[in-house]
Amino acid sequence: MNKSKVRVRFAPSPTGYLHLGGARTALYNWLFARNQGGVFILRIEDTDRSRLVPDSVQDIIQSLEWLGIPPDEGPYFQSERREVYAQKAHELVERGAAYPCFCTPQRLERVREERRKAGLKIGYDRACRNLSPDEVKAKMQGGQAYVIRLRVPLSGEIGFRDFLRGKIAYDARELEDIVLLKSDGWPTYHLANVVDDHDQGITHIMRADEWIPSVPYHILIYEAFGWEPPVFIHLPVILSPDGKGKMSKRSGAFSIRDVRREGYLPEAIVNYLALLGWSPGDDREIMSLTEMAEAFSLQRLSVRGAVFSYEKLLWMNGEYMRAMPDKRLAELAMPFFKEKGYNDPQTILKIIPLFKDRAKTLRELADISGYFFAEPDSYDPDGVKKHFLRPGVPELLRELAGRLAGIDGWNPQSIEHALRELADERGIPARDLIHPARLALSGMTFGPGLFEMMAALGKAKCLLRLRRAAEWIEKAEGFK
RNA sequence: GGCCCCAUCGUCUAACGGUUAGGACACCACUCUUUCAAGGUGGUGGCGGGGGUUCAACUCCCCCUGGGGCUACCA
Repeated sequence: MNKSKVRVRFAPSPTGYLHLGGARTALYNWLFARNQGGVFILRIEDTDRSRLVPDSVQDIIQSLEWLGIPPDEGPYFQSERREVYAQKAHELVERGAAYPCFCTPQRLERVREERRKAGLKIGYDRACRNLSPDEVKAKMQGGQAYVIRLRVPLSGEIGFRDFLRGKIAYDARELEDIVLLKSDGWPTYHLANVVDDHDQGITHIMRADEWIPSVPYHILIYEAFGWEPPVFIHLPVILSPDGKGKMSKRSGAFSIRDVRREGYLPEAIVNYLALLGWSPGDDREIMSLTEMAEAFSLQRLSVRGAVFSYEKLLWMNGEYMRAMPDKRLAELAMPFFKEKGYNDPQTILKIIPLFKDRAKTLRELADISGYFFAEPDSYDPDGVKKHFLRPGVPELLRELAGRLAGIDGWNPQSIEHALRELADERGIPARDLIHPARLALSGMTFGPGLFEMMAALGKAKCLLRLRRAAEWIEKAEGFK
């Protein structure tokens, strides 16, 4: 038996930006291709012209690129193969596996409604299924619009094997004569998808399990053409963190571009997504794409719907940030600093070591380090109460500034020495000096170690801010 | 409603007839410490229910319940 090379595809429709769910599907296909030495194909299923979102194709391609899982082949566009599908649809008619239907949308809607009320399973009454060749010819010559429908057997069982779930079978009486070719000449998903999977030599279809109910139709199409169906692998859907249910556009930042803007790293996203429905079989969690590709196997895919958790993604993102070299982290964080108006690569690089353990996203990194680029515009109110509004604090801060002004060298050690010396002389714990100083310098009650922070901030700014805070306190309400 | 899929800590998962049911996130302690993180140590917490099969069920089968998906000339 000659084993054909694995060819898998990710086949989104360009109706929106790439979602985390879609990204995971793409990722699994990519991992499987890498693992098998196969080919990962991108196919854009753009047959519904009414739902196209202009820049979504671009977004999908860029997002895959950014995640590090670009296609080996494609993108192929279904819109460029319109005639192929039309021709295939008519071939099915000739083979007796499909038929033209002249019913108007209005009629279909009416019939569907009636039949639903009557408790019938199938919405279409198959009115055109048995038109005589003469009737068909007459209607066509009369220029009547028509669709082409699949001629589904009226009884029997249509089953297939899902790689993860085993046999799935449908009673033909539950199935409808679905539309293959629309009256505007464009194919529906069912036709185009099957034709392309065949023409592009797809060996494994790995996609979300919401497609399971459409597989029996596809089986019928494969059979009608005499084609061998590929292996079906239906992935569980990703559930939204809040109300459960399929993850949707609303209810948070769910597109790749959104999480990118939030300051997540592609390595973390891809790693987290991979673990949402797959496990390597051991206790490893932090894994690179290469490691995951090596460990990937279809057998270890899960069939349970997984709830997406931002908490764990956040943790993982923090892991990747901490493990990243400062220089690279600085580069990646640059846009987030720029966005806040801080365009100072030198300073950014300098403060990365102070903050990388404290931020879980690039955005957070920029958010909590603003006082390195601008004077603190306010002091934390709780901090003020706790550390500022106490007798002697202004004087203490001024004295500290004075001492620091005179020290030799400006480094964490020399700063610490001066501060502790002052505390000793006054007979107070160092923290009674440290906390007010931190608040004076950063406006915050938390942050990096004070001495490292001061060293990075620079002498001039430190002295200025200490004195400024002393003044501020004296004028503050509640200070006596 | 009909059809289909799924069911282990709150969440993601390991287990593939015999384990004190393991790991991770989150949470709680303790530790480190100038704060906040990060780190270290420890802990709380789970097999949805009922029937079978078997010497033995988290593991296999059935039913119930619960969750999810599909039900368009959308994908």
